[in-house]
Amino acid sequence: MSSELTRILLAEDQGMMRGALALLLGLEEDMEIVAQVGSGDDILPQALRTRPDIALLDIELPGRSGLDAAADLRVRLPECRVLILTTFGRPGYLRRAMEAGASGFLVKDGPVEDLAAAIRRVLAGERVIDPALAAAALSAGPNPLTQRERDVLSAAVDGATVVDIAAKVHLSPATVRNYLSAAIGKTGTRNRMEAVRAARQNGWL
Amino acid sequence: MSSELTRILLAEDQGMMRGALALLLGLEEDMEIVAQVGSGDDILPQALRTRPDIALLDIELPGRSGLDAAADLRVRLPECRVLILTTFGRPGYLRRAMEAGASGFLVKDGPVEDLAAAIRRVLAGERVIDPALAAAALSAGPNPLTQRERDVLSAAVDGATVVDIAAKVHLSPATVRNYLSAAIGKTGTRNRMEAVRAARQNGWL
DNA sequence: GGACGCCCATGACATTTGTCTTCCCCCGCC
DNA sequence: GGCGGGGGAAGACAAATGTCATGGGCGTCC
Repeated sequence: MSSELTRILLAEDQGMMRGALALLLGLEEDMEIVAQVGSGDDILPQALRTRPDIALLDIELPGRSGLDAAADLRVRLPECRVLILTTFGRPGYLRRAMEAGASGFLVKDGPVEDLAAAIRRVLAGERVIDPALAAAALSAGPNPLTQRERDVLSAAVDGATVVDIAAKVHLSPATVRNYLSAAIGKTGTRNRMEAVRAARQNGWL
Repeated sequence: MSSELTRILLAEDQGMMRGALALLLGLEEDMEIVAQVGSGDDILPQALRTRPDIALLDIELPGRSGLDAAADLRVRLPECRVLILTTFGRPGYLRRAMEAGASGFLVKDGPVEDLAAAIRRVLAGERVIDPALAAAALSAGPNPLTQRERDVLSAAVDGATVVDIAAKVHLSPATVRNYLSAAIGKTGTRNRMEAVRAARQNGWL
């Protein structure tokens, strides 16, 4: 009877990965994929429609990010557990995931068997987090960048010049340079490219 | 009897993806995974040991790239077909894959069903290439960057300064700036960050 | 042999970037 | 009212970056 199957929502942008995971989990006796989405914007609507027990969310999605969607679910569908499934084990991601109320955080590097196991553990009320990653997240400390610094740094990816950034963020070029300088200082780097890289690495963007 | 099963080598660095695809293909009646590797350096040795009919290769792998490995296989195991399976449908990648003797080029965006279908078509002697991608590769033209320009640009990723690059490539700082300038000119961009991005985008690195 | 293209290197120059100091305005707080 | 603090802006300055012209060496192709 269907009430015994755990209902799963799967959000993942890469079609092949999504399909493969869906097929895989479909093979498990006690699981059922009730929704597959490839965009972050579809997560909440589909979740509200299909009422899954657990949502498997990638972080980097077109549209709304998986972390934002996790926060949405926390509010609008609190009985639905969230398991973040991501390529990048970035400390800041893990931190934000926990703050958004996720019950687990899994990187795609591990073996597939981990996935079903993690789902079962989350359903049982456990929190699933890679210990090494948790340590890294704690030792890295919280995000040192202010909102504006993040804005400016985000706008600085892929080579925008100071005036470009200024236009994008509606600030004076002089101010932009000040924020960039601050971000460079806080990340302990030597220029904006390194700063962007460091911030990305830590999941601070 | 085992001689009727197509023998497959699977090279993919992301553990979960690799495992999922392996399980999936294992479900097909006529296919058999004879080797799974997560590093580009393992491809050739494993292929020589297990003699697959077809190798499924990701491009961006630790160690030797999938494209390099494809070239290796062409020489050392010519009866083994190569199907490139990649996240990024970059024109330059496709071009290089064809030059390396690949029989097919598949992006991971599509549905999983495409994979088994592509394998069968390749085995049947067809070439499998996404038509839109082929058009893009042709319209983009060949890689305009010289070897040195590529070297310098590659060394310039993630914010290395001119002296850093010079040290890495064993060139004079002044020369490095010349090459960077040339690369910026050829890519039609305004600075090295944009040049790196553009070159990456096109698969010219 | 000459033309061409790539490689490597310099020097000069204009522009952009990164740093620091100072200033104004607004808000919250004692 | 006085006092700080943060956001935004500006100016001045040094350092890094991007451009250009020039020159030499080397290999290939006509």
